[in-house]
Order: sequence, then structure tokens, then C-alpha cells
Amino acid sequence: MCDRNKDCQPGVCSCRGGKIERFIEPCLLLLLKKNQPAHGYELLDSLQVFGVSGDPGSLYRTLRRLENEGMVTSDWDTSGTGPAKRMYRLLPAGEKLLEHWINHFKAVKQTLDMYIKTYEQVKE
Amino acid sequence: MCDRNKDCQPGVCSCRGGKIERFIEPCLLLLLKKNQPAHGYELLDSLQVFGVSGDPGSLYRTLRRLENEGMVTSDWDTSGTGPAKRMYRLLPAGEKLLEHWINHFKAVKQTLDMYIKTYEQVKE
DNA sequence: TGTTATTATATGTTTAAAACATATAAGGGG
DNA sequence: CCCCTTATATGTTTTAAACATATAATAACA
Repeated sequence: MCDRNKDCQPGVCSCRGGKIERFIEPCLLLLLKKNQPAHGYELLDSLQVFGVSGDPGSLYRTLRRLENEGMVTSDWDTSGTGPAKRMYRLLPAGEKLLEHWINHFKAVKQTLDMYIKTYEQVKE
Repeated sequence: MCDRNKDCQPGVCSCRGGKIERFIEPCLLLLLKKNQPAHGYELLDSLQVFGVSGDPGSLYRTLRRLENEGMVTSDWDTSGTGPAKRMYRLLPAGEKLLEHWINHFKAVKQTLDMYIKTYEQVKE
């Protein structure tokens, strides 16, 4: 989102303005709510639905933080082929945090509505 | 916006998640579109309407950046009482950037709608 | 007159999320 | 054996936001 980079397109442009901070967090919480347990690598794909970049660094660090904060738990799944998977599931605190984000997003939507309405009134 | 700080309330909580990055920029552009020319100190008050924090550091640095990028111009107003005011007005590139933000926000709203709808479907 | 408050702009410093880059390891396929 | 895919992890750089402080003009008031 910018007018400084001629290649700027929503979801394509690399400039940082306009993104919702920490958006990866509520996306992970919601994806877990939808489908538990899940491991990081599969969540990485699912995140694309919400337009979140597929950066494993951000993903794994966020999952770690959420676990340290008591929002999710994980245990290793060594069954199956390939490397072991850390399977995550939501904890009650994580469910509450998800609700918190929902309320926050409803407020953000209202602010954006007001912003857009103001623009419509002002543009000649 | 968090569940880690017990005093968390929208617009009150100091934690950073959930905010729109660089939101101060489109707010300044829109406020100038509404009322030109305007100086920093008065824009600082007007920003509150959009829930943007009244930090003069962020404000003046953003105005400077927008000026360097050719989005706004300023000139000093030494008339009147008190210290001189730098009066800002929008340039054509700034008008275009404002439109750009509007389109971006419409896209953000759609993403949030999808997020909320998904939650409503999933919550038991 | 000196002191303090208000208006106004500016810059220095710290913090933390995001972006970017790279490392490690298990197992499958040719 | 070498390479590809799956999977997790960590190191480094960039940058917006938050926090803090500096400067200056004038008004207000004792």
C-alpha cells in the first residue's frame, strides 16, 4: 500500500503501511479454532487466505510467544513420515484472546467506515 | 488491544497489536483535504477523531516525510501571536495517495469482514 | 520585572514487529 | 549419493511507534 512504488498493489506491494499490526496472531488463533490440532507448516499455507505473508520466521516465533503466554499448547507428533511436527491447540486463554481480537476488529471497521464516509463527504 | 494487560480498552491500552500501520499518514491527508491550510499543532487535536495518539514526535516527523516525498507543501505563517506556524497544504501527489489509502481501507474492511464471518461460523 | 503557562515545532532514544536471510534435520525419489 | 520436500528454528536488519526532551515566542499574572 503506497504511491511511492509503482508496482504497488494490495497484497503485492512490499511497502509496509496500512497493515494491521500483529495480524498474524489472530489469524493463527482463528485457524486453530477452525481446525485443531495443527502444526506450523500447515498454518503457513492457511494464513494466505487472510493475506498474511508466508514468512516462517514470523510464524514460528509467534507460535512460540503464544505458547509462552499460555494461549496455546503444543506437543510433538513423531508419527508419520518426514520431520517431527509440533502440533498446536488453543487453550482457554487463547479463546478469550480470539474474542478480544474480534471485538477489536469490529471497532477498527467502524473507524474505517467513518474515515471513508468523511472522505466521500469531502471529495468534490 | 490485548488480553495481557488488564487495563486494556480500545484506545486506552498501550499495547501495540491491532493498529493500522502508518495510520497517521492517511488521517493527516484527509484532514488537510477537509481543511486547508492547516498547521501541525491543530492537526494534532483533529487526529483524536480517528483515535490516533497525540504524539507530536510522530506528527511532525510524518509531515516532514510527506513534504520530502512531495505529498504536501508548507510555508511559515508568522502573522498572529505566538510562535510561527508551518502551514501545510495538499499537493496533487498527496491527493492521489489519499485515494490510494481509501482503496486500501476498502480492501482491509473486506478482509476483516471475512475474518469475522469465519469466526461466527466456527464458534460453537 | 521575573516567573510560569500556552502554543508550536523539532529532535534524540528505545522498543518491538516485520522483513529478510540462513541453518538444521528427517525422509523420499531418482 | 545427491537433491527435493517437509518442518522447525534462529540470526540480522529495518522501521514505525512510543517515549522523552529541547527550543522558542508570546501571553498572563503576581
